[in-house]
Amino acid sequence: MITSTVENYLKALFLLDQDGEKEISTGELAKSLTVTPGSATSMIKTLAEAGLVEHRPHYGVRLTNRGRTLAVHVVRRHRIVELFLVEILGMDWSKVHEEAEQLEHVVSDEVIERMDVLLKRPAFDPHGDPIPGADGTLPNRSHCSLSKSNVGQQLSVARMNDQDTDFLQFAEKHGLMIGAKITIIEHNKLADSLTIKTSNDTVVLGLSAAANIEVCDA
Amino acid sequence: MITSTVENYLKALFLLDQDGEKEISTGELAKSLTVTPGSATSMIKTLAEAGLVEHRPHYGVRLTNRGRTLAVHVVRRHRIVELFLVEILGMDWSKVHEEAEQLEHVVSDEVIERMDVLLKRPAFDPHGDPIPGADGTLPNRSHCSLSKSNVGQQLSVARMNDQDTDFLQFAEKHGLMIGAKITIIEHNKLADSLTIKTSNDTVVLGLSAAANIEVCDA
DNA sequence: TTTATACTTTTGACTAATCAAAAGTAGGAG
DNA sequence: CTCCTACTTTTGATTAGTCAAAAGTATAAA
Repeated sequence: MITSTVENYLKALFLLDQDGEKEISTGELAKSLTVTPGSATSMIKTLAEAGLVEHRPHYGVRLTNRGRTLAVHVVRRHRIVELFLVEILGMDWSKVHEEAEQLEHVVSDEVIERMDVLLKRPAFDPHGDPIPGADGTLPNRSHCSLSKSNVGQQLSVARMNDQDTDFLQFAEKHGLMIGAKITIIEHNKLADSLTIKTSNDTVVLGLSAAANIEVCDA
Repeated sequence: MITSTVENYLKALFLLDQDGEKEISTGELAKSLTVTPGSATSMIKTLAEAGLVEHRPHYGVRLTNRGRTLAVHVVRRHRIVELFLVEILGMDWSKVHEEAEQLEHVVSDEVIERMDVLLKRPAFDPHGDPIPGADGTLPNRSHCSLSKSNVGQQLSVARMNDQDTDFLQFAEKHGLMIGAKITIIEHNKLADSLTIKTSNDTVVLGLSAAANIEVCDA
């Protein structure tokens, strides 16, 4: 039985390694789900028995094709729901993540399909994350991290890697929304900070915050 | 903790006795939830400990005010979601019940409020059931059962008491939608049947099916 | 008053998911 | 080669919900 707990484990594994190249450690998985390592181990065993992951004890775990397919569909549901909540219900982009976290486990394929049509088959969610197709394909855009961009570059905000409500509200307040045009004014290596000019503001970000913002050439 | 199981028990109790006048027996509750009587008994004990129902062993169970308030809110979520699925996503009224059955446990108050606004604060769901207000008030319309109406009366379909997909599809096919104008042609007491004229058809219904359709004067 | 019947409650067992804490393992430092 | 550290796995307990079947109770009929 694919319970919502199972879906959450699969989704976490997928998001920790989108390309399915590396093995994820039990601890990493446990931390991302905020459960104890012991809980993760026992669920990993269950998933392995169900053929959804491959487990090399003491080394790590990796999604099988079946597991990956299921995970991608959960992510698709999540992102379509998020965009729907923003576009159709007018909710704040900083709050829809939590809501979608619940809804992703219960909305039927028919509802997702109708939302998808209503939204005109969108490619990206409100945070700039790509929405997988019903067939499991992932559109990919080549982004680069704001923390690795150069001073003077004209950039466009493409994606937020941190879904935290407070972070997103902070970003929005300073004009850092998806699609916003920005310029890097200064990179202070000593202060570990980046000074950025947005349309309505000038912000100073630490590099770790900047690492969560992806940009592309404007 | 108010789990979705708890919500389902409370909702079932509410729907079995909207006015809160009578006690519901364990068996009746168990049947409406398709669980064994033993399961119902043990959940009733849990609910009683939580102050959500009053239980007189061997006689029956009744919602407390707190239990009733919670139940009404679940019903509100259910009905708003149903109407939303029909009106905004264009789903078939015969299928939205199942979907809402899942969603009612996870949609937040904010989402419900936004749906409610988008739907212009509707009073009735797609099956003609009244939608409780956010304050717990229930609009009530005086209907009467089709099975108790008289030959020759000009009637209007007001509400379906059976949410079964097949039944609703059957009803729709013969022009028995909410608001449809109908006339009773014949009541055959021997055959236990009612012959009804709708705008596009003439249907013969057994009295038990007719009992699930509520009507009001046209 | 006794008995039959229909219902309710109790009991014991099971599944899914969790945690805390004990036991075990991999791999590097001495 | 031994030991330390950091991690993973195992073990045992807990909670929520369920069922099947045994035991108990209310009520009406004989």
